[in-house]
Amino acid sequence: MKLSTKGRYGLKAILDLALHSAEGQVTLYSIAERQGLSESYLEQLFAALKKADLIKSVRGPQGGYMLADSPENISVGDVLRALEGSLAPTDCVSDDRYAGQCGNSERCVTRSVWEKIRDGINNVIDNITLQELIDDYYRNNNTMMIDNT
Amino acid sequence: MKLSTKGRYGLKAILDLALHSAEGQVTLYSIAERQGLSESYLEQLFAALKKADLIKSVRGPQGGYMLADSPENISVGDVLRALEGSLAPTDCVSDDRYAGQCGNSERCVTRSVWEKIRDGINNVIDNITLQELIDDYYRNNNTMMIDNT
DNA sequence: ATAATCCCCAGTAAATTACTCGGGTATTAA
DNA sequence: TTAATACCCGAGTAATTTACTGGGGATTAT
Repeated sequence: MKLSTKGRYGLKAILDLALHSAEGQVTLYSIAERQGLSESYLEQLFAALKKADLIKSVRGPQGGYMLADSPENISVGDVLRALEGSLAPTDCVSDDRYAGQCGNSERCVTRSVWEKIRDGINNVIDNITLQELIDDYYRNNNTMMIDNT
Repeated sequence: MKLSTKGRYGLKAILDLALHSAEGQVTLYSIAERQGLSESYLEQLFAALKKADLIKSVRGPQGGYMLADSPENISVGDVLRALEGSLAPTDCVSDDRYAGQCGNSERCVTRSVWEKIRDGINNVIDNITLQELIDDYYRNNNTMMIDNT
């Protein structure tokens, strides 16, 4: 039940993007440098974020990435789901396409447990916006994670 | 962010145990048969449940397992943590010993996100008891999962 | 034209998962 | 006393997933 590096690095990276997007596009290279992440791995993550319409990109020199919407309209849930797929504890309560559904759909006792866990997680992550993380960052003079454990 | 088969099979199995423990011990063999699980794999799961003092065992013929306490005193959280370890989304907010702590302990922006997810999950699973699952089972004429997807 | 930048796909080493297997040891019915 | 039943325990392993790396191509400012 752990998030993968996709979710962890990806949230760090999009927050870094948000923090540096005041003056135009931000390059992957600069995000990778600041956050200590591999640029080529970030490419994969940003491809997923772009596919989910959370970021936009400009190609060519002076190009880079920017948020597709204002930070208060992007939730942590949007980001994590784009990177990790459905944050359900089992496939049988996942809303992903192609996730396995068990033959027992409606009358399974443990299924209701998994549904409650799923809803608990989504309730948390859908109610935190990037703007709130930005505010936290400035308010508490916070940093982001130093190491990538 | 998926539960492993340990958590999924284990919760099924201990619920089966609870449902059949009216008249004394329940053998692993019978649980494995009813739930379509491997007996030797179940041995591993029950070793973990026993180590966490959730079940007791009696050896020899007519032996088997029983709950260590009444079902209303055993939560889904107890079971899942015994089998999966801490249900935290990252090691940095896990309460497991030996889980990696990031150098940045207090001032990390994303860490607060992981803490909220962790607390959301635990709040759900600590407030569902085995007794409630037993009640669900009888009230709705429920079954357990047929297949083990 | 050149170089900076995003884009895309394929491959792969490491880690984790999901088991199986083979031998124990305790208990008890006969 | 013996044999059957069941829990106990640790090692091994195939399959899957994760966490990347690398190579080449498209786009565009200068």
